[in-house]
Amino acid sequence: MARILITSAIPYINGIKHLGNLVGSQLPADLYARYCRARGDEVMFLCATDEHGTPAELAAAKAGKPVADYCAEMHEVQAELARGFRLSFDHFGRSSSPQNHALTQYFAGRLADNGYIQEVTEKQVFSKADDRFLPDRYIEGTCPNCGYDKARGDQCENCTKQLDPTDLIDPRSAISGSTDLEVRETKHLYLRQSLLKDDLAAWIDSKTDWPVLTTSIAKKWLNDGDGLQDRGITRDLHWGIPVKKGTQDWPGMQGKVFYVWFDAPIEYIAAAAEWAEANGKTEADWRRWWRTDEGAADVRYVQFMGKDNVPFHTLSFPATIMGSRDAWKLVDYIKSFNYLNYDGGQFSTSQGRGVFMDQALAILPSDYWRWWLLSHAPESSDSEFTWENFQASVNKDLADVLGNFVSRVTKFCRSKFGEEVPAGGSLGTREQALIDELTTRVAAYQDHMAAIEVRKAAAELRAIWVAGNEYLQSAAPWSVYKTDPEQAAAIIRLSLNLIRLYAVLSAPFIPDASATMLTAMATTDDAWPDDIAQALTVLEPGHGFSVPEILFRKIADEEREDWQARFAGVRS
RNA sequence: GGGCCUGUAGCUCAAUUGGUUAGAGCAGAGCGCUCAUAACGCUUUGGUUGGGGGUUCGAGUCCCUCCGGGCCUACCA
Repeated sequence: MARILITSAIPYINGIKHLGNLVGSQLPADLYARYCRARGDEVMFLCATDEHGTPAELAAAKAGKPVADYCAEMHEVQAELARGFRLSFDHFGRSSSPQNHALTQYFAGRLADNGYIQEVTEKQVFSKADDRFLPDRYIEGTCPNCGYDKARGDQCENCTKQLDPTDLIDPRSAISGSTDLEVRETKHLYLRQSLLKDDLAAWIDSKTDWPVLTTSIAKKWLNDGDGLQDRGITRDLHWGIPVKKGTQDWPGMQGKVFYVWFDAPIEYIAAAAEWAEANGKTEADWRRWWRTDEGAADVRYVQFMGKDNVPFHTLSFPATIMGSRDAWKLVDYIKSFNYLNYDGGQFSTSQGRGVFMDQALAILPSDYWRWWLLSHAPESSDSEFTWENFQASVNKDLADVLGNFVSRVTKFCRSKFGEEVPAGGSLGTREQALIDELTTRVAAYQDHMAAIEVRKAAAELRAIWVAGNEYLQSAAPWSVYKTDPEQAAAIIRLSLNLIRLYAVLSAPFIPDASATMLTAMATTDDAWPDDIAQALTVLEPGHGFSVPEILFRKIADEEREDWQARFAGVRS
């Protein structure tokens, strides 16, 4: 039995995520986790909320709440939405947890002991009115290059020129608008990841099976310009993990916290510790997932993320682990995704453009979204959500191909044989051909799932559903019944078993519908079909079943138009 | 500016890494079926693989160039 550690990029705390965020990390991670579990692997699937940083403080201030309270509330909101989408985390943690505090401080101490931390005194812009140092992009002013008056301190969005905050004419705080700014000296810790450049390069070069998207981004950062740059891992903020060297105070760093991108990946580890605490497990129970010297040597670790997260997962976090010189588990495979766009443009959190997780669930059950999003996952390039495409896919794939198959089989049986699996008849060459085709297709499906080729897996699963309709059409039990009821019984017995098979195979994509199908078939046998012929005999003659409610309803044109209009504009 | 990705049927995507006649789904057309959510099945129309040039016995795939789309460029996360 393989042991698979799976993490999804942890969503930021400052609001509800949109479908683009969902399909880029959490949803495919869940698909893979469910598949691995179904195949009998031992799975640890972890996620969390990413709670530190300036945007969290500002969002809390805007909501008029203490930042700790705000994060606690938003964590619960996101956890509830995750449950709504049936994301099967073993634990959904918080980067602000005590476990992450301790681990982050521990890593910093180890890195310092091993010579990978450098103290750097630098100058940063301080806003007296806001009582905080301002990140570059939180400073606005007039661009010295093109005169655009809303240029940010890191880059002018109008002329795309890269800027330094001190370049701006008439700089002001983007938070308060205050012009009472001054440059102050402040000391920060830098992670000397440049010292690990060769180790990182060799490690990445060894990952020949990774998606191009992942390795090309990593190599770009490794080799661009002067090569991998050292990175500041502390900030002058109130909300965050206090800078400490292990459990010791760090002289000169009082009042500072670690940079969110330093502590966020460490939360992957801390989430396992949180899982242990929440489930009455021991320290050793979680460390056997993360320490190769404490039982994790046989663990395969797979990460899921959008492409914007790749540099941190291929360079900074591995540098943190390598620099600790501890036996922490490095990632084995990084599955990265492009962006999902919305109807001709981008999803926009600030403009409320597109569909957000809470709105999606208010419109339709999660399976509808899971199916569309996963079968259109932006693997090879950015992809686009349109309501027309969503409507067509849901109606055709889910309602017509799968849902109607369940409906026609169960209703035909009920009317001719009653609500139990009929006896009699025997399997012939047509049935054997179906079994052969399914055997081939299920093998292909498994290959795609193992390779985390999400769209290909979805296409193969759909073809497996179609095979049932093809079989039924050619076997035509409604005709056979007139002359040979026993043979019609054999056809329907096989078809009822197909429903159970489909429930098992489809569960990673559409868990609720799969559960409904199993319930209708009155079985709890959801064993993965290693032998298709055998799997199609599980429901034996005399076994009772029920006709389920419509599995998937169709989306009407009027609804689609209504939603189209509702989500084009500003989120109310 | 630099780098990376991308462009294949009306739409969404494949094509075993250079190898027969470029394939699926949806949409369109025709036929069949009547168990079923007006569902299902079969057949079928549709391509100068963005344009041009080159390498090769052979190019969707490799090289050059032009055009279009996207992403990243290190203090948002």
